[in-house]
This record gives sequence, C-alpha cells and structure tokens, in this order.
Amino acid sequence: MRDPIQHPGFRQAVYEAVREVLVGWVTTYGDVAAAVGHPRRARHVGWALAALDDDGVPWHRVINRLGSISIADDTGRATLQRARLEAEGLVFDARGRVDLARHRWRWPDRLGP
DNA sequence: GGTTTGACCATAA
DNA sequence: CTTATGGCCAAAC
Repeated sequence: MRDPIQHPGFRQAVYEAVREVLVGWVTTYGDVAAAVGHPRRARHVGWALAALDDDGVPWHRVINRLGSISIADDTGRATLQRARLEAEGLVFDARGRVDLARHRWRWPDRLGP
C-alpha cells in the first residue's frame, strides 16, 4: 500500500471516528489522526473533512488543539461551526476557545488490557 | 513537474 | 505570550 492517505480507507476511517463523537463533545485534528492510526497526519484529517459531503458526519465537533476553530471564514463555515457547537452547549471564551480539558472526546482504548 | 499552500501539531528558544 | 523549525502530504498553482 503506497498511498495510505489517498486510499479510501483513510477518509472513511476519519468519518467513522468523527461520527462517534457525541453531542456536547469535541475532538482535535491530531486526536482523530491518532485514532485512525496516523498520528502525524492531522493536516489530512482537515483535508478529509474539507472534502466532506455527508451530513451524517458531525465535522463541526473537530477543532484544533487550542480549542479554537481553524477554518477560514470565507464561506461562512466557521460561523456555522461555532453556531452549531454553541447550540450543543459548548461555551467559547473571550479568545474564542472552548474548554478542551472538559469537553475533549476520548475514544475507547482498543489496545487491549 | 517544481513550488506554494493549508480545516494541523510538537518542540524549542 | 511569540517566533522559528520541522514534520506531513494532497491540491492548487
């Protein structure tokens, strides 16, 4: 397998992982990358989400490691993301950040006992 | 086909 | 806190 990113499995895995994040929780690009087995490829998580065309994936629950929104607001997507998160109970502070320590999603450990 | 850009991140100074 | 550096690699130019 020479193109692990281009391979359909990567994006698919990203979407499935993000789908697991419940209302009221958020996660980071790096966490999603690690969850699908590619810890250094946070950028590609963002790229995969940018290419999203599926309403079933709660892409708005993915933010950067500072707890802020990483999208340029050219298309109003960042505004939509913040609105959706606030509608789900997330609170943004004066710097536009949420409390990651309290709302960061944790996938179940699958590394065994 | 080389260079730049980008919904990122870790580390160091 | 800010800057700089390096990693990562698909798109866009």
